[in-house]
Amino acid sequence: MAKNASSSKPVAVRQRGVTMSDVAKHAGVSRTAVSFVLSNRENASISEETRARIAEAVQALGYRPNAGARALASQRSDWYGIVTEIVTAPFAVDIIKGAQDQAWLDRRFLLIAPSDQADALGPNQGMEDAATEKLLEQRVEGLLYAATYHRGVHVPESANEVPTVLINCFDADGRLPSIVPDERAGGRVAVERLLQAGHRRIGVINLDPDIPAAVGRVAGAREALADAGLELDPELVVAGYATADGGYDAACQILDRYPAKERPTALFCLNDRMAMGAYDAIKERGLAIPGDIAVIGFDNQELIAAYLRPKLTTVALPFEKMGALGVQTLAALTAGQPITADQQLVDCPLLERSSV
Amino acid sequence: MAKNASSSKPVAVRQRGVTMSDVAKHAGVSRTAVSFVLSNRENASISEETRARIAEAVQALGYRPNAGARALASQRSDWYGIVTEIVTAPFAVDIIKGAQDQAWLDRRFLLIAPSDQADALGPNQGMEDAATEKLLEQRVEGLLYAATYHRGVHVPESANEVPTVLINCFDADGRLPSIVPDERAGGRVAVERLLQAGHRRIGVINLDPDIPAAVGRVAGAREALADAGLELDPELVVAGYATADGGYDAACQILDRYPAKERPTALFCLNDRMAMGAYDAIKERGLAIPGDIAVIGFDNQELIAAYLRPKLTTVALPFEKMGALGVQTLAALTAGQPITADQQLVDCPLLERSSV
DNA sequence: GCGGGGTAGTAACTCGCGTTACCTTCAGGC
DNA sequence: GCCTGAAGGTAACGCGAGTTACTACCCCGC
Repeated sequence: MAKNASSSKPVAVRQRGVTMSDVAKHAGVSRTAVSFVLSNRENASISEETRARIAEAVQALGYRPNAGARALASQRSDWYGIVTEIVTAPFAVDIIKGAQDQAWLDRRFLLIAPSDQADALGPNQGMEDAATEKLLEQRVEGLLYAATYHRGVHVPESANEVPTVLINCFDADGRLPSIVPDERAGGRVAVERLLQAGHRRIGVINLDPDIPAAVGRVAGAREALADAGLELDPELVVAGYATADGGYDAACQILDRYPAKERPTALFCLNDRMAMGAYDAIKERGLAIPGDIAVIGFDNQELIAAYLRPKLTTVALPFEKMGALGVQTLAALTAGQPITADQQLVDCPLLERSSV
Repeated sequence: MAKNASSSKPVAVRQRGVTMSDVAKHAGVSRTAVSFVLSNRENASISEETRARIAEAVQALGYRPNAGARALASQRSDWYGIVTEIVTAPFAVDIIKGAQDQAWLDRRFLLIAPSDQADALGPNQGMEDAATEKLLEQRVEGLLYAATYHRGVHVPESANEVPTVLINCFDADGRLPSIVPDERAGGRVAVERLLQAGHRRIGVINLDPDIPAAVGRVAGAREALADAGLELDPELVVAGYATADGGYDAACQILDRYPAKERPTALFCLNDRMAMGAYDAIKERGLAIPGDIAVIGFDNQELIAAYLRPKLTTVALPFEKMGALGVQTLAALTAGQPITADQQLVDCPLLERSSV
């Protein structure tokens, strides 16, 4: 509207809008020359002197390229999109951080589109579809889908139009490359640590046994025990809600079931929140951590693990690395490289603190 | 490159790229007509029948507008940018959530640019400047700066080119509108709650006394006491590191300094992490919460406050609302409305749980 | 039968930039 | 004296839309 103000005041010409043409005029060359210099085309023949003049003009005028126009003309956008419920439920926010950092390194922009967790990545995906659509309107060159917790998801149809990578979740139909934590190895490393500390009788505070995290972690625990010639006593595996209260209840059950001599000397809690509750149960009974009962967690939720007293030894979910890997994988895909693996497992490192 | 494949295979015409012209052709009208219909111009005269034909063509072809082209032509982008260290240090991630949600409601896109906390919003702002510059290249119509904790900041020069709003921080030079929590009212409400529960002798576990959060919250506490005819006993105010350990140490000092009779019956912890440590100190001494000692926190870090046992009564930092308000303020500014207030204070509501 | 005024729609220009094709100048070789 | 080739550029088109100015048609009243 109102290019030359027929309205009232003769406002300053136009605050924004130093274009390449302006730079060209200032430098006394053609716009094409400016374009060549700015996009650093080696094969174009522009004398050093002209280059310098142009650079000086850019400086003088405070020229700033218009990313949209550039994308339009060059038919590429330098943007990836990520649609995620993490913004809503920030448990796994480090995925975004990892992805952002990697994108930034690659000189790319990450458009973050939120999705409600309510219907997120599930069968009825109102917001999902809208978000995906919006991102495609921005002409993103690739899509990431990230979930707060490891699970199977359904991705909107339109995601098929550009390369797509799943982070911390996997495609129920198995079509899309995905990046997930190596839960099994994580469970193994946790129990190995307890075994190494001399514990033979180990209680497990389990999540909902059906979710991928639980399946993997328990399987890993079983493997570690088997390697030591031990078996996982089903009686010592107690499931509970994935909260501090759930952990408290489960820990009480395990601790109170046996006389002191037969009581497990260590608890493997499948997440840190439950470990937080287990701490309470243990302390209430006058037992010391790790003296009487060692505790090991999972997830490495800093706010809990680093602040519990004693600090909680736990297995970290490699969120940040997963985010970065997601962007890298996407970069490979958009560059036309074939997918190396359908599902990439990322290591869950053990973080030693003071509870074992 | 390679528009019509001189390379090898005659690939499908072009996966992406149904344009308005295609739609127009399919509907048997001019591109202009399509544009008019899609942008819903009421004054344009297009018959209902033609409108329907166009809508049908859009459907049939799966047309998706090109946001970049639209922005270029219309000279407006529908984008706001937010540069923030929150991605790096996700303490205040709800600011992003609030801003995202509000932006989404307003049909706008929020470009999130990360900034290292190391030099974030401080005097030497490498990443800051780069992020701001990148956002301006995208032609964002407004900028938000968000900090993880309430403090004064310096904003890059170039931010002056578009409307700018600060969230959870304020401009050291006082030029930019900002949105910050009402720390003072928060401190007041916390102590009022303790007074109402009958406590007269209240210990305060303080942060670094110089930061805005501490100044405000303590001032508010003092006010509440004054209203009740009491004074804040300087001996009962102990500062510590803003961690669980810091809270533990401070709580020990306060609790051990007096014989049981003179001991404070309530602790106001200026953040939840310190409250977490205070819990330990109290429990260690065989005291009950809230029976012997009531505890009230600040910040409402869900992961702590909702999972401590007993659950922590605390004052919430209204991050989400601040984010939303930031976007709203920006919307007002970009719409040309004058700024109503330099600094908007947002209420910190009391969250009753079980520790008082 | 002619002007006026609405209705329905289109041609053409623009936004800022990438890119291809072409043009000029000058030096060197035969 | 003519041709060739490189250096140093420029004109012009296209990307996908928004927007303005203008045309063509029809109905109505006088």
